Amino acid sequence: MFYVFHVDVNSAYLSWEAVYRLQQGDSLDLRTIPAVVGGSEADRHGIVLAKSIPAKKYGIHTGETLYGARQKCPGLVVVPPRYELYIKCSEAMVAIMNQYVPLIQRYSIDEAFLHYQLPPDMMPGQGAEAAAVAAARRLKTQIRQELGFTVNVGIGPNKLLAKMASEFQKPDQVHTLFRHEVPEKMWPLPVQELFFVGRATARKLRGYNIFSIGQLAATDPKLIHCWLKKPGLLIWQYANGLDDSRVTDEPMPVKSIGNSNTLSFDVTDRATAHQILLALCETTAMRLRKIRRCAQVISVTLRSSELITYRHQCRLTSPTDVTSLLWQESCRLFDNFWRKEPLRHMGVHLSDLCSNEYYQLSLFHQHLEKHHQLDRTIDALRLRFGTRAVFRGCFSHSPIQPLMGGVLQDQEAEYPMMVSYL
DNA sequence: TCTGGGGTCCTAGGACCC
DNA sequence: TCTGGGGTCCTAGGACCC
Repeated sequence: MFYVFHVDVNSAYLSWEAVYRLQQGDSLDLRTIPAVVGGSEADRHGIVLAKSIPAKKYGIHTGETLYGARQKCPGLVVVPPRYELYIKCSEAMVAIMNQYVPLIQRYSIDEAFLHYQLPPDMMPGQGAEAAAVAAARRLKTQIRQELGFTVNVGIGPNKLLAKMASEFQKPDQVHTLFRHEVPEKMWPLPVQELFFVGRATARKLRGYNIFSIGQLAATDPKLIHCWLKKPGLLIWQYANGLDDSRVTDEPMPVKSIGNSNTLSFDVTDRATAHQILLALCETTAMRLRKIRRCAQVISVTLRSSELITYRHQCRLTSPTDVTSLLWQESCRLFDNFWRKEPLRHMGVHLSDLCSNEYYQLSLFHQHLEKHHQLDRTIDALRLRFGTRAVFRGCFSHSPIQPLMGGVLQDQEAEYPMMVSYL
């Protein structure tokens, strides 16, 4: 007999930033004023990454532009993100959770599922529920006292209901959503608050006169399937509180990796675009080699200054992890489909990954051997001396960063996604 | 100086094969 | 010479999550 806990850090980036600043001697607590963590507007990354509860009261939401957020709240305080700090905060929280349960599934940097096993002599019922709530309260309090930030803990019989419960009133709360509480606590909620019901699905459901989670739960699943195909069945199950996915700490196999970047200036010429593709291929291929995979499909994504996004992909003649080969392919794709308009964003993604073992053993690719050697050597140098230790000559007198996208670090956190489609 | 970056999964439609 | 049908592979696009 077990329950699932879902732990969710309240306003994660903003809370962590606030705690850090207080520790550094700042007297102002960002959580108590309208404040957001936001990207750099000069670099055209100006969106809200996290908001304080007072900022939320102005109608500011995550993902909107800082420009828009300031319109809603002229005195808004904006602070830049500090990802290394957030990773440390996340690690510290998981260390505390480990004192409570042995099985933890990290779902994102600020969310985790815990498998809470009841003592073998305890039968399901009010005693068991009370025991779970008491444990969750202790966990929540310990995190607050030792780390200085607050979390919500949702308790349920499965991951879905635990996650829904953690979304109830915030901050610093423990909520339950046991099966017998579903009609009272979950069914009256608007349908878009159900996990996996986004804006598009909510709009469609409203078109069918379904406004609440309870209405969705009471609809014939055949009908939902007809309207929304496979995801429809999933959300119908969720609406009924059904989810049999397990809490697991086994990492999910990586299906694809990629890096993309909104550029600080619009790109209008082919040579610059090719150089940016190289900077993106460098990081993406480095990550690919780190997980010992080769890619069989490569795709290039472009976003125009008018914010039109399009993507083209192709299958490689043979799997590879060689930076220069991936770059070559990305340039070929780019030349074939770029519509010649100014570009504000470019990306390179690799998918259909396979093991690199055969490839490494292959002696047929002797002419590739020097590429392998080169990549391996560069990877090792960057690991030892930092990612900026080695870069290609073409970047030396260029405004373009030689490596674009996520920087590899030893402690780089990888968070497996929830198994959404069962 | 107004719109990020990392993913997963599903579906439709075309090409191609038998 | 009046155009079935199943299956696979591939690509583009969309939806969702944090």
